[in-house]
Amino acid sequence: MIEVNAPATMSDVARVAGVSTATVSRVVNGHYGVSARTIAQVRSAIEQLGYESSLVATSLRRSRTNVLGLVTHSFQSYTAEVLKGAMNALSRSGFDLIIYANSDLYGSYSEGWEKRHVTRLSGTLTDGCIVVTPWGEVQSRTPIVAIDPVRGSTAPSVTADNLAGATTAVEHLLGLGHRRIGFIAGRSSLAAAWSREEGYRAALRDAGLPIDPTLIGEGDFNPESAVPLARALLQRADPPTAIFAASDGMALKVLEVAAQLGFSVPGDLSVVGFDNIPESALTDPGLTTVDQSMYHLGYEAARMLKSLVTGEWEGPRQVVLPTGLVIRGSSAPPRGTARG
Amino acid sequence: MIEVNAPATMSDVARVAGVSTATVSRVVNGHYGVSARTIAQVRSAIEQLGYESSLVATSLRRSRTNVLGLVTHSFQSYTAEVLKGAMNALSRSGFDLIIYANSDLYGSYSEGWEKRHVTRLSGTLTDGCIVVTPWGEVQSRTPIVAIDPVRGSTAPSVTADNLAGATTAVEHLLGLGHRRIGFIAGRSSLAAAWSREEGYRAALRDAGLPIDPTLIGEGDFNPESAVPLARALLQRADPPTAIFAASDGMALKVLEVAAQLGFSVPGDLSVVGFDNIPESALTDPGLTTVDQSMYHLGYEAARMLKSLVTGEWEGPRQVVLPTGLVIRGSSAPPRGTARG
DNA sequence: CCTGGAAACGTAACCGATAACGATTGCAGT
DNA sequence: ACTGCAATCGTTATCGGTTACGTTTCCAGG
Repeated sequence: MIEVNAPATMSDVARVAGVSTATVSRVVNGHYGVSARTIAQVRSAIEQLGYESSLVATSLRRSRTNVLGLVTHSFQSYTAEVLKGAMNALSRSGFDLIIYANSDLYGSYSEGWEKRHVTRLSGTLTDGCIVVTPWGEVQSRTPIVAIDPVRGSTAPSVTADNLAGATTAVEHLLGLGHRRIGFIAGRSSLAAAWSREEGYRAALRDAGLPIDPTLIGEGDFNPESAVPLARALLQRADPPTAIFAASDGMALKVLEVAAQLGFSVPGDLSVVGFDNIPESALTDPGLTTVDQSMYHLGYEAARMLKSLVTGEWEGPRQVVLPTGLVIRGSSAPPRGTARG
Repeated sequence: MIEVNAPATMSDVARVAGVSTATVSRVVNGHYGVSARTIAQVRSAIEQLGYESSLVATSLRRSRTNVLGLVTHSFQSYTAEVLKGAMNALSRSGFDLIIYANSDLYGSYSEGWEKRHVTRLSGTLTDGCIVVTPWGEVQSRTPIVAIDPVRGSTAPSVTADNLAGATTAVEHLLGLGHRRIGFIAGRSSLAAAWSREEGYRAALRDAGLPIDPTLIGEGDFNPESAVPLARALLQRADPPTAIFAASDGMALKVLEVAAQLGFSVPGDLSVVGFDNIPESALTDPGLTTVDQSMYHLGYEAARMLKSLVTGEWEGPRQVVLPTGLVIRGSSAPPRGTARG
């Protein structure tokens, strides 16, 4: 009587086929040294029992598992884009992808969460990991590629050209005639946030304008963090005529706050974001923003990690992808500006 | 000399602490029978080596792993919502979540992909799995919860009240005065798609209207599949005055096609979708749609799976969540209708 | 018929952790 | 000092595979 309740193991197959587990393994993995007749028997037994090799057992024994890991601390809409890109980069490459998320620290901050997750996986399950927007430096025996790494990291990473993107965005506002431009920053430990703030400062500096620290709010990429900051900026006696937010999520919150406070966009206030998430194209007015394709970041990260694992990576270990300015309705010349 | 390149194993810790691996295991898992002094030694060794237990080895040996799996064949924007819901349901529950995606069959159809994935995981790695929009019936030794299951399945599942939602949507259009209402269906093997079509038919039937099969297009939930169908419906000599699409993704494509063909919405054509994805709130005009919170589907599925695993599930094994009609700008009375 | 060697297959160690079980230690009671 | 029982800790089998290595089979060549 065949046990239907428990999943078939390799020794089940071996027993049914009348061979040893070693032979079954050889058949499954296509190794040399098995007669055609035996192969047929084993395949038949596999078919009959519906056998599938256990990912865990295989991973434990093998050095290479052909599984890549992706670790993220939360699922935002951009996370789905990263996943799509990574999946497509891995399509038909022989590598599978595992996304691991520890629910015990979901959403909340926890020192070194990436390291803990990566270590748990990399010992055996995965050949390497992609870490999305880490909070700290991560090390591992197996290769790691960071998307939006921490500042100063020399580890392999993929990131957008945040400096150039932010500079272009602020230059766009300056070109429209804005002179008082607020900035809402991202998590300062991330290189991306730092570069975007640098771009903001650089554009003002190059235009010969002073940098007013009171116009800079310390956000953390969490959309909600922008709400009090935007409110503070707009309720000043001398509110800025434009606000540049370090992420679209925060910029969308700026739009909400502006509407609540009776500011019309772009009449009273221009708003520019960074990321170009899908929602930004669909607001009214549309959000002017810097396009960084999370899809491509995920794609490149996966491509790079795969090559690092197989040891055939040739390119630079720190990839910077170009950005583009997407001009929509949320940015316009400040009120009272004479057209040239 | 300490080996820094390889990850520390339990026997490394045991060696440094001068105890056996069994004792280390007892310390790690908080079992009874270890002296305070030994615990301190072991903890110190763990700290020193940066040891993290291997998920794989633990999974292989233990019967319970406290890891739940989620299997999906592609990552759409709604997938991120499901993941968010599942993560929050598992928050601080002691269960972790692993999403497994096989790159070899990503995006493309493959008979029994869910079964293959689930079997690979459920033997050892996971205590149970959530399967998102399966293409076929899935069985496993460990519990499985399907989100939007196949038709006729009696396995545990979570789904929205698709029948009532679709009926309400079409009644809304009928109430506005529409009489020729096109429908773009979803993948017919899914219970969700079938129920939505049933709702469409039921609403027409109850209104005493005939059902015109030529007004029904066979889509498959893939947004692109709606493009030729919408084009066909709108290029007829007698196009419908309204189109109800079985998903927002397809409905948004209908909006695009309508714009291309010079139809104004809602002037020439009303469009209603199903799902209420974020993008639907932000189009111009906004998409009238049936709200089914993928977040809640993910949340309930995870909650149910967790309880099934721990054996404390009390409720029904087939959960149906209510839907709500969200009326936005894309639906209005047909042109030439006299207001009451 | 005998030998050699390659092909085919089995045996067993092993990956890292867990847990049943056995062995040792320490201390109270006599 | 000796016994007895906990408390503590080590030994070992085991999870499901993989693979180095050893053994058997089989056929060609002498």
